[in-house]
Amino acid sequence: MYIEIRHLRTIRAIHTAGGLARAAEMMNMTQSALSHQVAGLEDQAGMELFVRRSKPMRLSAAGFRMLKLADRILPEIDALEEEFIALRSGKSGRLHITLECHACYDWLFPVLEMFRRAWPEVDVDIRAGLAFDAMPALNREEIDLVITSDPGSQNGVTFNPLFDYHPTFVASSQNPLAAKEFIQAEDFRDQVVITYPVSRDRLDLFTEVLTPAKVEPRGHRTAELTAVILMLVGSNRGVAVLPDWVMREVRSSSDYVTRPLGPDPVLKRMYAATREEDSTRPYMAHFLRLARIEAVRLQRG
Amino acid sequence: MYIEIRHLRTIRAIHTAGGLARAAEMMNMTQSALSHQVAGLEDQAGMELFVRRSKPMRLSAAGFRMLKLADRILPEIDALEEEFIALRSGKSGRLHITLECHACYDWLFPVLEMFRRAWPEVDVDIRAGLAFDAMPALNREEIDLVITSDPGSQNGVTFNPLFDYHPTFVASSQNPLAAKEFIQAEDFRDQVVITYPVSRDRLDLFTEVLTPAKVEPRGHRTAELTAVILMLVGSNRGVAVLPDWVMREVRSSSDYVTRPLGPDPVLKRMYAATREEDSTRPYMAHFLRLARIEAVRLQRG
DNA sequence: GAGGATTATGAATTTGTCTCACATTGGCGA
DNA sequence: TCGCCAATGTGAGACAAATTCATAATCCTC
Repeated sequence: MYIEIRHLRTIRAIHTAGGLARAAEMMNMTQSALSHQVAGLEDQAGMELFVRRSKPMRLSAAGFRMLKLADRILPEIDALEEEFIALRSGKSGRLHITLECHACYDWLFPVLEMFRRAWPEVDVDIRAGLAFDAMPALNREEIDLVITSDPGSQNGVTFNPLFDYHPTFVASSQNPLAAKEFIQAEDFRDQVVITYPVSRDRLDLFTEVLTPAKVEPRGHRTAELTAVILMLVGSNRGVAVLPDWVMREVRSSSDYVTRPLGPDPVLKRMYAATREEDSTRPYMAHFLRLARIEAVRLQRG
Repeated sequence: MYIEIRHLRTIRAIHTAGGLARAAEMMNMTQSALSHQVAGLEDQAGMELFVRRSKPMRLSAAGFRMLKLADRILPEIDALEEEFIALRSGKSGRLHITLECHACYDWLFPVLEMFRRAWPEVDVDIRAGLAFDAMPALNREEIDLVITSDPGSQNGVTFNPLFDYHPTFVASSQNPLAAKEFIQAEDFRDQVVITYPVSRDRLDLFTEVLTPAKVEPRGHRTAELTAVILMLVGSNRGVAVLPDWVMREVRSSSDYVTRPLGPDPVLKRMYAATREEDSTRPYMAHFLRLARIEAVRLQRG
């Protein structure tokens, strides 16, 4: 038996119009077409959906049951169709984000908060856990935006610059290295470094400093949260390298010292990677604008 | 744009099968047919529902939204189809009842309770408020069973006898009429009668006694519930005529007297009216059997 | 019981969906 | 990077289904 949406619409129309002829007019069809359709439907259902003893035909018990289904389902169908229209006109859409930059959560949340207010119909989400293979996932449309500092030249992907930052050394003011003007790879040999729990090729400390110089630190421990890393650094359990803007609160504290990675400080750039065809969408453009504004605000402290 | 059930099934199949070719096999169609179908659907939706950048094609954001709809709707459709199968096989159905006999509620409830246990899939209901025009409503399949004592010879309607009863006079033992052997129309001239709040032509007291004899009682008040009528009678605020079996508890009380309407007591018969085609349905037959059994039990007291 | 309104029916037509055959594309290993 | 395999797309024709037109049958009302 094959119930179709068309059938549900027919059932509902005949009920509300109070008769087949009126319903036919309402649906822009001939009365004959509806008659055939009802006949076919009853044939499939194997029972009468309408009572014909009285003249404008009325729903039978079974027909009523089907009407109830129609009343539940048709609004949902219509809602989806409207959603698609909104999608086409660019009001609606999806923005699932993955971060390759662990420190960026703090910065992202206020951006998302502003964004949600402006684009309530866009389905916003942060997808954790697949940061390792973010670019293929972006291509496969599993996610829609990747925050990354590595602008590999994927085709079909646009890398929108967000802000520049210096990976910056931070240590307790008790640490001997506090005496130095800038910090170099060799300086880490006697230090315990504290990083986010991700692979070394996604940590500025390693990619920019230690790995090129082939230096291995004395120890290495990890922490999930920026606040925890800073706490450990503050109690001199280790040193860390973080984006400069993360240290905005710490810089004014006498417990910490921050130093450039020298002698020539590296400047890195953070990007939002999107699919090319998405970068023109209004809500996507708006998100990028918001992101840059918030970045500037954070840089200033 | 015309979403169809078929489309929802397709979306779901492609998602679970993880590809168009596999889905086609699952749905017993050629891969080509599905390709055409998806193309048509995307054409109507005005956007891509699948991502083709990677090879086994995957749902896009919009496609995912549609999948969610499918997961909500398809089970409901399937449930209805199973319901129809149950309906055809006679396990399921509708039993909406109207009572023309106000006193019968007390008797009906235990019957319905037993019935519901035996036929859980039958949609049982008591429809009050349209008792006035019950027979046309029965014909129009708005209701399925009418409890009535008036077997008009409607064509297409079966009147199944349930039980016989005597409309019986009941009064306070303080009432002067308590001295009489039986009660006649003239006896009501000095009495206040208490009845259910329905028109006179549906009250045994009037149809069988007062109206034929053209006697008007001294007063007439009404009460909804049998228990209230008996209470009023007990405190000698009036007299009533009720089916004998209603008085089973009252008869043994010294506060009340019950008397036949004489000299030749009327015997009336209660019927369950059903549509002819329904009377063969197994659940309907079972209901009637239960009803008769319960009636006998009540008669015995 | 005549007339208008409502539904049903049959044949022809239109529309839509499927299959078949083959082209195209992307993924992957040599 | 070439070439193969697997997956998807395309076009034409076959087939099925839905619709329309014309008209018949039915019910309802006055």
